[in-house]
Amino acid sequence: MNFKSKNTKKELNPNVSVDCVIFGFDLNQLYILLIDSGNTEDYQRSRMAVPGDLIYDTENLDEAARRVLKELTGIENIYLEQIGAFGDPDRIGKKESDRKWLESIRAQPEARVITVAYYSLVKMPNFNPKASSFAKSAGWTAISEVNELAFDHYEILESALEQLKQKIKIQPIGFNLLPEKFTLSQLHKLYECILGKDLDKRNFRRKILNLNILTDLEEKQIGVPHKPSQLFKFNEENYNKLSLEGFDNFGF
Amino acid sequence: MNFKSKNTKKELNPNVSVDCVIFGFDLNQLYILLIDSGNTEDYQRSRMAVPGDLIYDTENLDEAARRVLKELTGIENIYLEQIGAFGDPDRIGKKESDRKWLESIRAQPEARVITVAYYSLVKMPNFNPKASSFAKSAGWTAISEVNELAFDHYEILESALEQLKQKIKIQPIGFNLLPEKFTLSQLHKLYECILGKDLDKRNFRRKILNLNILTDLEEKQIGVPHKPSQLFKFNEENYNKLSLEGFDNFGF
DNA sequence: TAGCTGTGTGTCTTTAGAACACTTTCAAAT
DNA sequence: ATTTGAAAGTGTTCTAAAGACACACAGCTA
Repeated sequence: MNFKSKNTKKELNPNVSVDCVIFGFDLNQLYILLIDSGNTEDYQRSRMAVPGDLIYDTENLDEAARRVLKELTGIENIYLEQIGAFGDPDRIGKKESDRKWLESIRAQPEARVITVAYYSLVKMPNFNPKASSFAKSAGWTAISEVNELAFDHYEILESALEQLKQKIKIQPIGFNLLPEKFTLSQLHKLYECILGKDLDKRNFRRKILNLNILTDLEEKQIGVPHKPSQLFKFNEENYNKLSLEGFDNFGF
Repeated sequence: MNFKSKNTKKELNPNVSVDCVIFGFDLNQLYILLIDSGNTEDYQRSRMAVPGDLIYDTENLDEAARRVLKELTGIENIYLEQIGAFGDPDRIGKKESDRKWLESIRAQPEARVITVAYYSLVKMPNFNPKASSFAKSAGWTAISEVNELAFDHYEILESALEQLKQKIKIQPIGFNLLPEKFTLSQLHKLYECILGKDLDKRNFRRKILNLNILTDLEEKQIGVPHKPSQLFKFNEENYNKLSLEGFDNFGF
């Protein structure tokens, strides 16, 4: 049964899933939250996967993504954005290990599944991921160490990173990855990690400060073995004002 | 039957469709190709829709979109880009007229359908749309005259336009909407239509010419009742070179 | 108290955007 | 033949932002 009339009871749609690329930042590098298919006796990187699930026929796509995030991390109200749909006919059946895993968790492991991919940004230290019902473990992996993933998840990760790169140039969504109080150096480092290149310190600071979306907390780091840094927080009010005016940056 | 093992014969997946926002440009304004549900005795704008179809379980999403485009316009190899997935549980069942139409064309009109939306850019004069098997008529409508569409297609159109706006600032995809030979004024007008605002003529010309992606055909318009304009064509080679280097425009 | 480490700061040069008005060429109308 | 209308084509100045670049400071630790 895979059709529904409206208001039918909760039922998984066997043809559509959501997958969430969850980014975190430890003030040093970017991480992504991966789950393990759990076949531990024969460990392979290729069985690490991005969390996801089939959708219910009563929820919309964003809701489905938020549900997956909540089940896995317990956190709600986090930054979430759709990447797009991935629908190769054999996207989930190419590798033997993928097929085995599906057989263990899906009622119809042979069904063709289109997935709608999302990425989200979370404050890493705020929580520890819980393993979900169909994954033996879940944990943070540094982006730089991700080589291969189950299904087409590596491709999804690449799209997520690409979209994040584009987006962060236009909207200061990076704040979702930082603690409430942060230093300019941390923000600077975050931009460098996401964009994958060095940025001039002075130019970066000037540019960010000119946006007027940071509030100086007039408070310093303590206990650091060097000159303590000024702490800032994100100024939502000014940001919203700025967003309304639009901050287009290119051209015409 | 909506599951498949690989290599099953062609079968429509009742839960996933593609919809294509097809843009055209008549050197004066932007158009979009719409089909009519054909219930002509009670004409309403809200039964105009963007062409689309359920996908076959043997094709990927891009292929499905190209199939729809080909069936409707007979044209292949046109510019196509995914917008994203739209999946409100009742996205296709909100309006009475929508439900009626579905009953007439779908085997399972009550099925929940997620759609993957695309937009494409075509050279309008190159073809006249053919009505598809499930639409009584198909034709170009000026964007400015589109008010309401079937299902959630108006929302899809808005997303398509937004994405086109962003994209055209970064990549000169506008050429897909123009004839092989075109004038700078036509290109200028196209940018104004897409971005929805006036652009300074001299600044626009300078900017475009500096990109070095136009070849001056050393040929003029003939028969126009004013100073004839220089004709240009798109220089694919230089464009590809430029793309490789990347033409990021914002910041960091 | 010396050394290490990351913080914080200003100027100059170069590039690109924005604003702005008049002359030219052709066809059509008189 | 002359006039008229319509769009094409063309440069300069001003302003804003990007890019490149180097040294003194504050706090901790050994």
